[in-house]
Amino acid sequence: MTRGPAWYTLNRFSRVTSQSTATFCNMQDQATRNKNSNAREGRDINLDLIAVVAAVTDREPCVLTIGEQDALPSGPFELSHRSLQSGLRDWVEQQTGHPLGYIEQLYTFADRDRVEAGRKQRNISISYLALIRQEAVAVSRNCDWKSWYAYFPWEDHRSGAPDALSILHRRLIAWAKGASSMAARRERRQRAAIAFAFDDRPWNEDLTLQRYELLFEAGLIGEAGGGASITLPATVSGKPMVCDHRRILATGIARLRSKIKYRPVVFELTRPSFTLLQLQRTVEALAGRLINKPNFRRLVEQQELVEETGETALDTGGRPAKLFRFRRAVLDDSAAVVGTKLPLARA
Amino acid sequence: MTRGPAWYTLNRFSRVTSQSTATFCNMQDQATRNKNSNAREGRDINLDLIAVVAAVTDREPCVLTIGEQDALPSGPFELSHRSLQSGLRDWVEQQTGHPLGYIEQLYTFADRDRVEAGRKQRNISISYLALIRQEAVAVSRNCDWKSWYAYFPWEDHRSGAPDALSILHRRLIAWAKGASSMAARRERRQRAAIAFAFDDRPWNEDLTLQRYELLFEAGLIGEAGGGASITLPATVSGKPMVCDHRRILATGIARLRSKIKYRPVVFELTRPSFTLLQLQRTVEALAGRLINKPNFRRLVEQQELVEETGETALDTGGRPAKLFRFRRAVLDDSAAVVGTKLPLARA
DNA sequence: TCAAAAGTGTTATCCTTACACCCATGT
DNA sequence: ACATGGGTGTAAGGATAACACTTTTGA
Repeated sequence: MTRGPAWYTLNRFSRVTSQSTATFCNMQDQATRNKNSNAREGRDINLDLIAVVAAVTDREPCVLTIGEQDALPSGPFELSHRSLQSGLRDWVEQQTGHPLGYIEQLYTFADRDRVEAGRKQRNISISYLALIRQEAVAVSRNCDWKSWYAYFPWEDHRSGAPDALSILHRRLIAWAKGASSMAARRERRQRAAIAFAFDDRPWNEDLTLQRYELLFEAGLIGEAGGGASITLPATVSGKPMVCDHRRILATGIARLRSKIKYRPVVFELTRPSFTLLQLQRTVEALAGRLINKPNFRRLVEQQELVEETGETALDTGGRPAKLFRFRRAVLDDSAAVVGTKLPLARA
Repeated sequence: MTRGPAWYTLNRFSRVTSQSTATFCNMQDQATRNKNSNAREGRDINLDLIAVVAAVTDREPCVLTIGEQDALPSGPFELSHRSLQSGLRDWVEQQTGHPLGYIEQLYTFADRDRVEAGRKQRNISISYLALIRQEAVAVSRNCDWKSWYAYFPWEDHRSGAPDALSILHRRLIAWAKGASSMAARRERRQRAAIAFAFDDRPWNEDLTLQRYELLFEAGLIGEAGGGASITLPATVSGKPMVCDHRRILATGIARLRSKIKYRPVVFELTRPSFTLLQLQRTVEALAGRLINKPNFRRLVEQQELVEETGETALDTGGRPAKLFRFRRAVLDDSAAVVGTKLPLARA
């Protein structure tokens, strides 16, 4: 992070103020030509595309990273790109060899001002969430699949509350106590209590981003330039990523965790045919929580999300299981549209 | 639209391919200086900020428009802006005199390539949804508040299904029949049936964007350059807006309609104190649907969203009503966090 | 036979929905 | 008196949560 830029950082400007040593050399190919010419012509707003590419393999939720350090695939938006999405597809495929399937936009943000070669620079990043099917997951050049929970150890509750959580708990309490005013102390304490389920509150897996931001604010996050005041082992505070990539990953995880509850996106991650337990394990991996088997099955079947293929899986380690496939019809179906939540008058 | 640019279009590049006559003259002030210099230096990606500013006045949901034609407030992102959001605030306040309260990002999109003065141009727009309290609504220079339903007459179901809907229904059926293949006909018919509630399906107010896109695809939308094949009166197909602003407005409406169901954002639109019926009318205006009074009250009170002020309103036209205020505490409260929807194992 | 996973029911509880009804004020 | 809106109660139905139990395979 503080060393010279690795190969992948050549394609993008860094987003953290402290790292201003980025240089331009040895660019890869056609796609980067415009970038260089833009820089020469004095363009002062850079537009980056950046992807959280998720998959679930062997019951573990993974994210696609590139380079030796931990970075998300990204690259500048070029005039040669037909659209933002196709630009993103180009970059990810070029950097990792993985063609993307499902894509959705996450968020667009600008970093703080930065001076680059005596000129004010502004970096805008448009982030996306992409999903890749299990069978398409492969390790290719320069890229790697890493478990989400290497970066967020406190997020995996499938085997009960993780050890990291109790340590962070103590640190957060101390941080809350350290606020200057009484009101600020209460407010910190309150926020931490909700996000991290203090005092027998229920754990809410959707609050991944809030938790990351709280930890960052509390100086418990080890990103270079993040101003962490306390150094914790990576098994507690998680592996850092380049720039603010871990924040973007947290955004993607939060989005996916909440989305699986009202849209059938899980099926963008599964094989074409699967057992109900495999499906359940996939959801559990994403949510970081265990699910009640009978109720899960009822939920899936009553919503008519799946249909039997007629075949059975024998390698289950127990009784053979029926195989199912996703009923693609639900995508065009009113079933995909969820309930209203408003107490409407006379239906 | 096809005439020369109005005063407000000077601040931004047009997004529609057919309109390539934008010129630069008579710029307003400091904020536009950078823009000009950028253009001179050959910058080829333009970054615009654009706002859907919503309010509810007198039971009618409104959007803030500027200029003689129907346009949303917008302007280029500048190096002088501290952040994307503050840039947006600057533009809206400058163009309309309204300071913004609640803001959330909607979507970022790029239009198709366009040639501007012999150079390829790309416009990126970052759109936001902003909410303004009822008491802060005022008409100031160059701007106007217009009802949502002037642009989307088919979206207001408070007095039953609007007349526009049955006309559009017939047109959509005809459009579906006009597809080349059997499969395409079925698919069109299916999409229209869900979005527009054919065949006794339930109306879903959240599908505002899908409906607009369907109508656009079917050539029933009268935007200049939109390639509308059929001309319908504005009371049926709604008032057109400049460029793709109506699409952005549809995005904002859809977001707000779905958001009121899981976050207490309505209170960003109400006066500090209100009766429960006033609150209900506000929600009804946004949703375009009538709500059951007793059930609505129960919902609001059991979620502890409000507390009594102790005062009563006498100008209700009937029995005096208790006044309530929003319990700001719920924002920091676990109550603001909604249920899980996953059938978790052993709580 | 046992472990492991596949499946099926059953119950209690909560939430939503749909109504019916009474109360207080101005005209 | 009655119109208008304020405000309360209740009963039916559906979804959810919790848990108990049977079935089928491989080792």
